[in-house]
Amino acid sequence: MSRPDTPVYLQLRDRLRAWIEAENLSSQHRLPSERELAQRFNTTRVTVRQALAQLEADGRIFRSNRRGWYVTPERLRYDPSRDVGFNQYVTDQGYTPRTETLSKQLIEAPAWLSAVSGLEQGAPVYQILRRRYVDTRAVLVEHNYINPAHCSGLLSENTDASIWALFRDRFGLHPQHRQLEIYSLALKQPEADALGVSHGAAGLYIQRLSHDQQGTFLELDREYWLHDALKIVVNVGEPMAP
Amino acid sequence: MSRPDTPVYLQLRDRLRAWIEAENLSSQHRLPSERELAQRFNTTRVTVRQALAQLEADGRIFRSNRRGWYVTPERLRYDPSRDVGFNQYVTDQGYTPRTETLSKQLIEAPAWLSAVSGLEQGAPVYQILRRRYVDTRAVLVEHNYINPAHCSGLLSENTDASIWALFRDRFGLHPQHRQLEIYSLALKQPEADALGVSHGAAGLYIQRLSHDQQGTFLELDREYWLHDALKIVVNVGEPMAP
DNA sequence: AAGTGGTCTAGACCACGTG
DNA sequence: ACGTGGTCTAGACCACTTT
Repeated sequence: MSRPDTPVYLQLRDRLRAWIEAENLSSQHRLPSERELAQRFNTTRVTVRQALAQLEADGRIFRSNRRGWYVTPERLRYDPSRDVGFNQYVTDQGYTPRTETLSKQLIEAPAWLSAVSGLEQGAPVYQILRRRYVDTRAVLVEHNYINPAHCSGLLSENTDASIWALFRDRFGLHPQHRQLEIYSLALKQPEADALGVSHGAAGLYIQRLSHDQQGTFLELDREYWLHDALKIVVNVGEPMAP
Repeated sequence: MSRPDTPVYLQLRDRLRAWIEAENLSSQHRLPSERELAQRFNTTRVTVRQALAQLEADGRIFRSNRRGWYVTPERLRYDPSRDVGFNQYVTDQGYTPRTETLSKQLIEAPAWLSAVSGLEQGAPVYQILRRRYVDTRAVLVEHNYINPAHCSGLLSENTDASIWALFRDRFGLHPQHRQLEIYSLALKQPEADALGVSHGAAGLYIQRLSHDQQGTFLELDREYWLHDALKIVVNVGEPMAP
């Protein structure tokens, strides 16, 4: 089927992929150790790790630091343009969400935030840092920067649930305009550590900038996701006629 | 500054990154060869390649098959929700676009297309396969599936420019609803080969499903991008008040 | 023909997670 | 204490690109 000169690591990748698809079912299943795979396929760990890196890049397996390689769960479908919270997405798709608020404080708007938000530099801004889980796997860290003008006292609320729900129900705020930025990157020190992956692991960055109907800055949200944890689904334009 | 036990490949990554940022500006600049870097930093090619892979994952350098490593150009900003063609995006941002139509034909809708589009299985569909460049670098391959009901004769037109412009100007078609799907993946055989990268290179997948105001399927677009070539920017909701 | 990245071997020691 | 992945060495040959 495949040419005889196919590199060993690609053959191994394909055999592992087939094995995962055939044998296996449940996510979070652990693969044999690298040494065992090397022995079983009569090659070295370097080559085994090339094959594993391919499957990792494709989002089929992920590594848990010095514990082993595991089969990746299904991607979470996620629409960053909608006013629906993370917890509800996860629950609707049959998983168990969890959110940890890592820190929340009032800061002075740094220059970069001023540039994108229109706030004056040094103006007070709520900063909230959260880590979110699907089942037991940490899949994203999130930095929220919020204009306190319209939601004074927000930091006293419970921020482990949806901030948008707080906006809506507690403060009567309704973002009218949003700009999304999405691109892939390598996760750096703080985010990688918070997600329990190594520096340079593949990630997906989502930034959401929200204003109200008067054009006043409401919130900037910067999310760092594991690259294999989500599939973005966005609906734009008029809804279809019934 | 950094702890003395920082791995060699991370030190090397940081030194290379600093060197790229300081010394160098122009994209497409070639790095020293792996062997030369190994010698200069008194280490081995394996370690050098770990450092290079980190910079590649971060989108700062890319490899050209057996020619060397090069500094990545700036990301193209791209809004897949707007009726603006690729060529115009590229031109507006100061680059030179190029599009090659690799194939175009009339096919029968396969089962998977029927499932997402609502077309009957086996119904006639135009299929267009294109490769697109920013300057001299191939950055994406694109599969278009188009409902011929409203644009008969499309395959006789020049498809190296914008298909949406053809929809609008030649056929009077205006997509009213679109669903976008975006996620990262590893590029597989046909797409990787078409882009001149190796199997398993990191990519970004964008799918765009368009209907007209009656809910009739117009077009399905599946784009496979090099992961470092673009930054998605989407505006949703009401535009800001002036 | 020379140089490059692509692939691969056969080891080694270390840091960390788990029993 | 043991097994795991994380890091690293010092080579080798090959396929391909460029000169």
